[in-house]
Amino acid sequence: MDNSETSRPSNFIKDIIDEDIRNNKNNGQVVTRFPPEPNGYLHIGHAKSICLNFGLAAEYKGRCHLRMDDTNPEKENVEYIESIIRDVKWLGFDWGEHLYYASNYFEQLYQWALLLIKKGLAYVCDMTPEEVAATRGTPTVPGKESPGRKRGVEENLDLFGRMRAGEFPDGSRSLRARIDMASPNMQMRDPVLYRIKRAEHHRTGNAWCIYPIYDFAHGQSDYIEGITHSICTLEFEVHRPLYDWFLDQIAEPGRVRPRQIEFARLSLGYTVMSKRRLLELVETGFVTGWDDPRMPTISGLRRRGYTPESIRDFAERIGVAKADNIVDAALLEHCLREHLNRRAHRVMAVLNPLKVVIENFPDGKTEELEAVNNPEDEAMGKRPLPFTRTLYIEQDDFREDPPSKFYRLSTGREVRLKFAYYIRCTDIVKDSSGTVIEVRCTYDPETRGGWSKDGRKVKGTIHWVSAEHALPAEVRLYDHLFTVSEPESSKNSAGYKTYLNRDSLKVLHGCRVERSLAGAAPGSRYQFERIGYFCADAEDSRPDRLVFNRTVSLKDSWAKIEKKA
RNA sequence: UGAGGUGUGGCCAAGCGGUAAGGCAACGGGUUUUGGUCCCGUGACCCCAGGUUCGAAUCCUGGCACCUCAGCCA
Repeated sequence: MDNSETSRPSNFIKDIIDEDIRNNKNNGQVVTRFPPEPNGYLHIGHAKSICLNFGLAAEYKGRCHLRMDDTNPEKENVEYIESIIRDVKWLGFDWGEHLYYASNYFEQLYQWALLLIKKGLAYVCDMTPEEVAATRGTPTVPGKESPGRKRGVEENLDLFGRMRAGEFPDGSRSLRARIDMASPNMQMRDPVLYRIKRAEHHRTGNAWCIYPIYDFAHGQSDYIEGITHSICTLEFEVHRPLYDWFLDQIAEPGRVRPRQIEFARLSLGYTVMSKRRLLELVETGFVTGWDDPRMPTISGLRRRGYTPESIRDFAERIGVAKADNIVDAALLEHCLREHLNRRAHRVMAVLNPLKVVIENFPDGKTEELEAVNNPEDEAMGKRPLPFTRTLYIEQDDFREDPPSKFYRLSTGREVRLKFAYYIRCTDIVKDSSGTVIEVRCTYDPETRGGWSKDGRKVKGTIHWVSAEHALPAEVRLYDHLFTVSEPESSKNSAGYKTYLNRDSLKVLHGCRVERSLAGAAPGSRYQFERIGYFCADAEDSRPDRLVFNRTVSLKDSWAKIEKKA
């Protein structure tokens, strides 16, 4: 049984829900929702919210809706809707029949607007957006009342009807709530409910030229759907009094009344998380698209090779609280390594090949050896591995002048070729510039499989491929998008773009991978022994033209030792 | 000088008056045909100052710091 996903830690939201259940509020039901605006692709921050909302619903045997918060047609489109649906599904969540759109509620919202007008709680304002802003006041200075505030019900009804009918130009009027222009909470200073906007909506087409604002749509949508716990991020905390104010006007006794609960959004080190900034990276071409493997988007992580399980585990481990936070990117990487360690097929790949000739191995001979597919799981079996006179090893695994503690190959030294033989370096060949281009070795036939009968030990074990059998491959190495952990921090006053990591992508062309990778399916994941976890790129890899993405490297304690020295 | 929030080890985060969980990172050590995995070990008096109490990270008072709000975005 996978314990990591069944025993979840507690958090303040669960405390609230537990309390509600104790009080039999909403008959003990729990209904949540994930309400993205389809104006961009989902990112790891959304994943936190998705896991939270769907997770709570599952845990409390309730349900979770997927709702497109599509009240602003200018910024939204179907491409985004489709990507959201794909990403939430990929993460492993199921909303059943409960896919909704705020735009489905436009008529109901309009009726509620009429209700507010009739109650004298909403009015048509004739000011432009600029005028509204200019009269809103400041946190310490009360705003000025709009002239429209004094209008009678009949006139407001007439004007609002004509707004809907398209009699007024965009931005010339708005419907506003009549609350309190002197409220210390800026959100309560007669907030706009409807704006005139002649934009074709991706679902309602041209049926409307007025669209409700977030505050007038969200809580009501929750109410319509019977949401019990409406979970959102901290910046909406100051909107809660308004959320409740609208419900006060429309809620009927006996019906589920949603409660808004706010938690701290996720920030991750060495990246940015706002859709605006991610969009900017896409549009300026710094990345190849929303699914660029360097992006913190769900689609980017997927293409990079992340698994849904590892992302869910991550969401679990970071917890849910109200304190602002920036999570260490190493935690995400840890979750991925932990998941893949147990299930990734091991394979040998040489990223930077160095030719090795085994002088005492017959030319033209091929010997089939046996390799373990995953030492963590015997059931994954073994595979044959061809061994020949000419091999490739990693350039990093040979040093002409080995530093102390370096126990890989060097002149006169012996190492083990994983699953093959002990080899000893006898000589090296250099080119005119003095670079080592070939290593001459002898092998010990008595060490077949990598064991020595005489009990002799070797310090190092390195990976290799047979030159004759290896397949060429392109390998893409990714690094953080930014050079600093907090590109948006006020301390980094130069602006986040200054910290873009120009070396976040490094493409290697002459890589050599073992024969068994022939025909690797796009998207398939492997561990390249001693290097890291890789996946065949879902877009660019072909069975006969392999392209691999490095998802995450293995931990490398040698690199640490070397760095210290 | 308004309102709403938040402050527990490098990063997250439990704790809900009884004497500081856990994870990641870091650093030691052991095992190892991946310098991987795995195993063992190492760190906090809880923003500050008072107060209540036999006893406070948890309660009270007063400070300080940081975040959010002045879109007809969400």
